[in-house]
Amino acid sequence: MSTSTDNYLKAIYSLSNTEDGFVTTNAIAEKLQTKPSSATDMIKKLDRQGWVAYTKYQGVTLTESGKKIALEVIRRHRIWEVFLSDKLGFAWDEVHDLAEQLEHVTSAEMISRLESYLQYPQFDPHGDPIPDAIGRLPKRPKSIRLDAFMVGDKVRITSVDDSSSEMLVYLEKYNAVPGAELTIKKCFDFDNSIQVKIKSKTILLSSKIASSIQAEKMKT
Amino acid sequence: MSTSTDNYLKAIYSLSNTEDGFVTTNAIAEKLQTKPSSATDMIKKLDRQGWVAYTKYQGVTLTESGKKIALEVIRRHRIWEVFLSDKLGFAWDEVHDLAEQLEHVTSAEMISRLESYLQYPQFDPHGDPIPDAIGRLPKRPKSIRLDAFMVGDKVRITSVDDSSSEMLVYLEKYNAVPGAELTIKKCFDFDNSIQVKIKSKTILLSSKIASSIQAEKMKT
DNA sequence: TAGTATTTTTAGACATATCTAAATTTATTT
DNA sequence: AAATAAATTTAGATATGTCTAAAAATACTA
Repeated sequence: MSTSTDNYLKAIYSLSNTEDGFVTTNAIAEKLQTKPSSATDMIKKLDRQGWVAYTKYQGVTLTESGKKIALEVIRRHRIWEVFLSDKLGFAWDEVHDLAEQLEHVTSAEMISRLESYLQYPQFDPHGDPIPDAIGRLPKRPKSIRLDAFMVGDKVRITSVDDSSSEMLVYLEKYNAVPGAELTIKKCFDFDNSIQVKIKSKTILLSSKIASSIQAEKMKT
Repeated sequence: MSTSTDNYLKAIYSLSNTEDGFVTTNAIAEKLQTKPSSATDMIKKLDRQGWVAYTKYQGVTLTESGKKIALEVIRRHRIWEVFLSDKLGFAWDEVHDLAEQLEHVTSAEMISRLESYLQYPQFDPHGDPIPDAIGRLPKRPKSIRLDAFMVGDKVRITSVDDSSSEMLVYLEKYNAVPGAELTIKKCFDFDNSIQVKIKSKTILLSSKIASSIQAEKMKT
């Protein structure tokens, strides 16, 4: 189990929400900032080791054991994120990169103790669910992308995509964090941007941002 | 800067207390549980990169920059040890191996915050000094090996060698931890073992153990 | 000091993970 | 359906860090 293996399985897991369940070589390569040829090499290795099922020119799916490993890596990553945020006071745009390194320290015992020390957090600072020791994800209010709501809807943010720390800084400035409540004011069809009201301030969210935020509809 | 580089520089630093200051290839290989030929290869690379000065068949010494790196690794290692012990409740024989992995996460900012969170500890759980952010080691009472004292001396343990967790378990059982006070009762010349009184219990320490404990003489 | 033993280095090989460039397969057009 | 475009794979190379076996240098000893 190498760092590289960890990263590939985690990437494949997070890209698995496709129609057929297959994840393409290019998607993996892009996610991991590497070349498609490198991804192919690695995928073949993961296949031989039983972590993924690979069909040439079609893509990969995680096996049960591969999924288990991916969830362990994600668990470690998110628990470390909570630690860095809650205990060391890092801003939420800073925790991802550090957790990216800490997640490769593989001691189930240490992670369990850390989880207990943090009082069993269920979600990381971006609102992503933390798998428990046997890979179960906590239930979360049914959420959809912010750009899928209708004008007039009152919603509560459940999570935001953590892949761009620049965007996180921007979002925090407007208090667009998990738990925040907002109202959809307008939808602009020409560029899919939306106008929302949050804490009495009205701001414009680009299509890219709106699709990076997940929220639940509030009972009115 | 790889994990391997970290480990070699750390090993060389800890082996540098020789007469001439040179550390031999074999010593490094043994410390890192690898083969002398591997150590030679790596040493040549470290030399090319400017971390050590290498003379064939003689050994290596750390350069100033190499020493700086080594102290950074040691700093990270020991601060993590304190965290694992103080905050996560790991026993002192368990922290070394975990810190061995955590020490390779290289973020000066994170370590500084962790240090602050732990309230600036000066020594790790085994009594070893923690370098500050610019590599300065805290002053420590003048300590010598336990087997160098005389019968009748009252001494206080300052540190114990942390390389064998089995020994640490044994020592903890008899409260032979940093800070503990004891009296040298007898010295057996035939095997260099010593008898000491600690917390009203008299125990026998083998030569190996006695030489793994550092202590300071107490004013009587 | 010559001979033996030990330490250290070299030569050549291997595994991991990556890359570039070229070949192949699949998808899309016209 | 043929031609073109895009995605994917292969072939061959590179860098890192390790190993075994053999050669070279140093240290010990008789």
